[in-house]
Amino acid sequence: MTAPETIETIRAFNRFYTNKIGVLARDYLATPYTLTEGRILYEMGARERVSATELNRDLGLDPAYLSRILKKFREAGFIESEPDPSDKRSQILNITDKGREIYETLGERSRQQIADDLRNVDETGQARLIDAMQAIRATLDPSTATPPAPVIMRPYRIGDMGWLIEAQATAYAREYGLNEKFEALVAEIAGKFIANFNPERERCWIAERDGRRVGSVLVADGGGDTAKLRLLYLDPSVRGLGLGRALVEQCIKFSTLAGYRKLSLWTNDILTAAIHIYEKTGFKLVSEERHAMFGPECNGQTWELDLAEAKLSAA
Amino acid sequence: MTAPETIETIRAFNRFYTNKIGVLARDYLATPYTLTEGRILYEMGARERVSATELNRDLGLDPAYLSRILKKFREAGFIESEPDPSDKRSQILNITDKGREIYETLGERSRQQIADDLRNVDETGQARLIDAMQAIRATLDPSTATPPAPVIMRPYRIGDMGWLIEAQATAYAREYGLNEKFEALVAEIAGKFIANFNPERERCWIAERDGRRVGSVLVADGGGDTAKLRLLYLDPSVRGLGLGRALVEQCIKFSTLAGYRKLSLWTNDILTAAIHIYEKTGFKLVSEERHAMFGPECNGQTWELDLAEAKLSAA
DNA sequence: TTAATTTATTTGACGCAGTCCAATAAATAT
DNA sequence: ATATTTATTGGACTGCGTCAAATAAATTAA
Repeated sequence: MTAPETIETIRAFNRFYTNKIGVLARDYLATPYTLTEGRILYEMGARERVSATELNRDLGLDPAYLSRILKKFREAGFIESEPDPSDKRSQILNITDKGREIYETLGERSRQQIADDLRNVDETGQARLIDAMQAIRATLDPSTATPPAPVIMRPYRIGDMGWLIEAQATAYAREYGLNEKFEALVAEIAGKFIANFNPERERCWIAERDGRRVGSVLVADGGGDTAKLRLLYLDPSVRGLGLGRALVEQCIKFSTLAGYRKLSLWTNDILTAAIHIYEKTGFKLVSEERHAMFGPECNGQTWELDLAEAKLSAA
Repeated sequence: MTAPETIETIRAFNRFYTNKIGVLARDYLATPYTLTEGRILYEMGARERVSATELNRDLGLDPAYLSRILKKFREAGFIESEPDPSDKRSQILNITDKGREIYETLGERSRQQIADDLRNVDETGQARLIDAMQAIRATLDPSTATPPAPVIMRPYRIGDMGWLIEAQATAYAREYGLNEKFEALVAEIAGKFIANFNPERERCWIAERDGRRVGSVLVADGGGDTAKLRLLYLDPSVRGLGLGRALVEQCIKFSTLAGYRKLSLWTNDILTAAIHIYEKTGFKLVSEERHAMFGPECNGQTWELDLAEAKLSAA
């Protein structure tokens, strides 16, 4: 079921963009071509060796119409066609140098026009815009959207802690019903970590995809020869990709190199996915206590990893 | 100057939505009307008493073309027109009951179609979608976007602190070059506040517009008869609307009712806008000390307000 | 293998959406 | 009072895009 306001917002947006494309189509980029013709030329310039059928499927045109346009292009010398050797009904289209010239011109004007449109949009506005456009495409048609970018790991930047706190608090509230005391705890841990940060002995990683933060973990000095793994979090969108394990292994590696002998962490039994990762990476449960600090009753657990042992088994 | 990738992303989105509107236009909603005719009927149903000129300006159509369509609608009995008494060249258009019926049908089908499109989009996806659509409209054409919704103030909800920390840390890093120690401080304050929250004596307000958080302030128990105002923050988009003052006044009112005799706060001289608000609402600077806790040197300032006095002057 | 069906493309025929120009009439400026 | 601008309309026409039918190759069924 979809909320009526959602639908009305979408209708309004459709009207808005219909207008936008309408003015775009009118005397298309000051060339003698139609918007449709432009699209076809674009597709042929962007890919190589398209077949007419493919083109048709992707653009959803009438085959007769497409055929006519292709004929026109062929006569104008923009494209060449040769029958597909594997299926002689079909033909492979190729753009000629002359056609590519037009393609470039069209592209240039299109870019120019967009740059004009953006003249009054500041940098954050532009960022918001492309973000929003990506979001719409990804939501409405996951297949055409840009393929999932690789996840990268980078060090802390300002704002990351706030993100982490919000993401973790809302996710665990939604998923496990944890209350605001959990957000408070995360905030305090994150705050203390940054306030007392020791770059030699501590580290924070933020996993990012497409400029969007999707995961985190940090290693804090636990005193003595013990490091503490804290605030491991994965956005729902990247769960099940092995990213959690990669983050934890990152922590193990760093802790070992930093000279710690033990890596310890505190978690709760309800977070089964995380616990699974800890088990897999060699952590052992050392103690457990029942509590209801965050609303629902659960077992707080302390897990530890002997880094010397881990090093051996990894070798 | 606009980044090339930005432009390419926008071009890709335009192609994407051109397709979308293309399939929308094809046999428009299974009615004998064109998409353009549908738009015109929509505009006449949505507003009352439009003039043809207005319609024309808003939809960007050829006047002759519009005239023809209106004639058709008039003959079909969908609309009536009377000359505008104030300008007899112009005519005022009004939709008839019969026309409204068609209008409703079209709306119904349009809604139905969108609901179908959304069948495979989950709730967060839908939220992301409408957010993105609003963002695009607001960015590309601030005037047509929904008028700025009223700002509402509501109590704390889970995730608010994380938001506040990120927003404040990134904004002040950008604007004043404050470093990560500032984010750490904000996180610790926010964390402690929630951890020790006393609903009788403490309060947190989040200012929200259109479901988007745009401001915050909180009152914490400072011990004895002193309340502390903390973490006043306004998103750049709502600065200069008097919202900051409203938030501070909210705090003063609450502190007074809660029985405090003094409201105190700590801030920094570089935050001139905030300081201006404190002055206006009656706070007095009581002490000042130079520090570089957050990178750049500045003056930390303690301001205080005598609540008894404030009450008198307000009365 | 042949016959029947499906698929890729093309052509003929054509409607009608949308454009351009000029005309009319009222309003506004000079 | 005259000239210019603005709102609307009709005539005339272009060509976008559609529908149906034809052709030829590929695929499936018999």
